[in-house]
Amino acid sequence: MARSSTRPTSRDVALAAGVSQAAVSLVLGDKWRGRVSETTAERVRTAARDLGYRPNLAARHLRLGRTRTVLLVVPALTTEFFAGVYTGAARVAAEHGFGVVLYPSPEGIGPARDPFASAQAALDGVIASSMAADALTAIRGDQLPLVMLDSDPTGSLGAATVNLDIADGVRQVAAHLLGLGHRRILHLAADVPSWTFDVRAKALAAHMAAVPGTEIRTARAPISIDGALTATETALTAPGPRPTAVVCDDDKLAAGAYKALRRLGLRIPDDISVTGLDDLALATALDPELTTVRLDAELFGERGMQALLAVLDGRRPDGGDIPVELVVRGSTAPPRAP
Amino acid sequence: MARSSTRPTSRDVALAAGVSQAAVSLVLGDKWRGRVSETTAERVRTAARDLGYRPNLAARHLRLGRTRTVLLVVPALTTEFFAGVYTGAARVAAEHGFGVVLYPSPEGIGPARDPFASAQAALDGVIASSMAADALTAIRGDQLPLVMLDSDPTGSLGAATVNLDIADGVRQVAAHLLGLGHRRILHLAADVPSWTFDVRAKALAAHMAAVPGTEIRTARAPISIDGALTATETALTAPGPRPTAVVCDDDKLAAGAYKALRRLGLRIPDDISVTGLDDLALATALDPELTTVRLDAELFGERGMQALLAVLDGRRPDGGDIPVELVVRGSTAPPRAP
DNA sequence: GACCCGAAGTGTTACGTATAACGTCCCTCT
DNA sequence: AGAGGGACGTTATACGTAACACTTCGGGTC
Repeated sequence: MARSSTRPTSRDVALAAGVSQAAVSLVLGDKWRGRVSETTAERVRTAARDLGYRPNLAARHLRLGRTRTVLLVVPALTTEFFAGVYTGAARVAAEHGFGVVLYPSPEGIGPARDPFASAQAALDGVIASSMAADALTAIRGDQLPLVMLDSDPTGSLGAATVNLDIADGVRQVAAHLLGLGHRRILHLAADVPSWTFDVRAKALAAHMAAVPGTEIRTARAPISIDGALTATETALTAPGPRPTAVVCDDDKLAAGAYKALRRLGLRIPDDISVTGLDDLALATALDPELTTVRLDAELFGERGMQALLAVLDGRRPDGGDIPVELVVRGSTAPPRAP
Repeated sequence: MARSSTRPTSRDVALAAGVSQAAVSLVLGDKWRGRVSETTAERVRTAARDLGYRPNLAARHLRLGRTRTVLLVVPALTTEFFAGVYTGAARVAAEHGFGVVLYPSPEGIGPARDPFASAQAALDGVIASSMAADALTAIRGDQLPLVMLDSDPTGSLGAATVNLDIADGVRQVAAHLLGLGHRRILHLAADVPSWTFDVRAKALAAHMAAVPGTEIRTARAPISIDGALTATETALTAPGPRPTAVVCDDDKLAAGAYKALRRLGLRIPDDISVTGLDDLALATALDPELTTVRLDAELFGERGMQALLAVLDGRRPDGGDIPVELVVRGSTAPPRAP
């Protein structure tokens, strides 16, 4: 009988089953066809079960050099978007026998340049979502296979990228508003240096410019309800003709815009239209419900993991942005006649 | 020169510095005072830096049997509450040289009974937040040190528990509403079997019962905006005198209640008061802003990690629930005269 | 001069696993 | 009858690290 004070090892199982440790490894590693008899294999399996044997992962990792674990780095967990990304990634990973460790990139915790000091797991690869470029260099320094989500495909240090077609989403928003008759737009932009927000600004400018007589005013705010509130209030109390619609970089900013508009006595959508981007639960909690762009976070995570698995396999990941969809709700309407 | 195709090991560093591997281990493990001269130590350090040496964690874990990594199991990442718990836990962990791996307990991914198959890291301990009891048995089977957050202190299989004083929060809500004059309450309860929600119901019942002439009606809803919407709508269109306030088990349910009340043509707080619990960003995005109970998620995570560190140290974790605070906003007011 | 002691290291081992290389039998083919 | 080859295993080894036990050497003590 093995000591109960410590976890049983494959050798304990071997002892119990009356075979060698190697046989245990073969049977439990499912590599025994033609090497061990069915009856012996069964004896090993029952012994393992009886002892409650669970392989020591550290030993396995040391031996194999691979961990079948990947790291998902996300900027924050303050919206359910990244929860969806994780869910999708973890599902695909599980289908391939991989595990996913989640690493919310800290703002105050430890050195952000070294995710691995904090998530001490040994890793086979990394998926980084919406990360700034300087964080990447540390990751690249480790030569780990890397997939970037929501990042500049041309500036990702050669790493594979997977993106949502956010530019198209913004185009759909612009087309929707232009179609309703809006010409003066306030762009409530996230005050965060990131490719994903640059894309929004560029796409909005490009599609508005196609129609003569349009005008974009830009307000910048940190991604928080209060930040968006003050930025919107300032922008709308500035002199000049008032915009008839507010295009927000994401739903959270839109929630702040709602508050600012209420405070200014403007009614949505009668006096002014508002759009968001993400389609969080928040979007339907607002009154009126928010017209926004739905992002399929789970699919995003799945595609990201598939890309990483491809890289680990030495294959080229398939390209192609993930389509997004405009969801029209109650926060947009034609502008009032001036 | 070591091969550049593979990561340098401590032996490579030893070779480069002209010392033994044991000396490298001593120096880099900071256990060399009185065993290695300062000049030699410095030579080892520069060699390690030049080669870009990073210790192999799998080997270290195998040797030491500990990983300085703990697992934080949370039910979901769909609210920022658990992001705060993680942040607090990770901060305390980092101060003690520990890392935290986050494991969102899946609903569809892999076997929920075996978190470790998915988060394949080897672990020193586990913090489980708001988990159902059956998930615990699997964890306990591994004999890992365990701390439970937000769980029944008397039924946690002997594990240490850390709790927010939610009962007191509910008491504050009840006192607030009773003080305003409310007597008929609708309790919008989460339709999830969990200690944390049982506590709410019991505390509410207990404190309402202290005042004669009070009445609690209960509606159960899954924790989603839509679920809360339909549950609230049904409850309020039932026969009998209408409640004058809705006490919600959390802010998300409150958001659903808002929608139901709007749909029924009831105005908040003039026709009916609403309270939440959590104080998410959502609470201030609602119109009117939600009266709710503020939970200090980060402190919760900190205390949880401190408790786990205590257990790992063989000490007894300090007890004491974390106080919570009622935040009165615009969603509560005295009931209208009948 | 014999003795001890601390400084400064080195040699060796073990952690638990996966697998390459190596033995037996025993059955079958020629 | 001898060779060949599957079926069924076992033995031995390496992964990279930390730590125990040991060696060497110069100087101080009585």
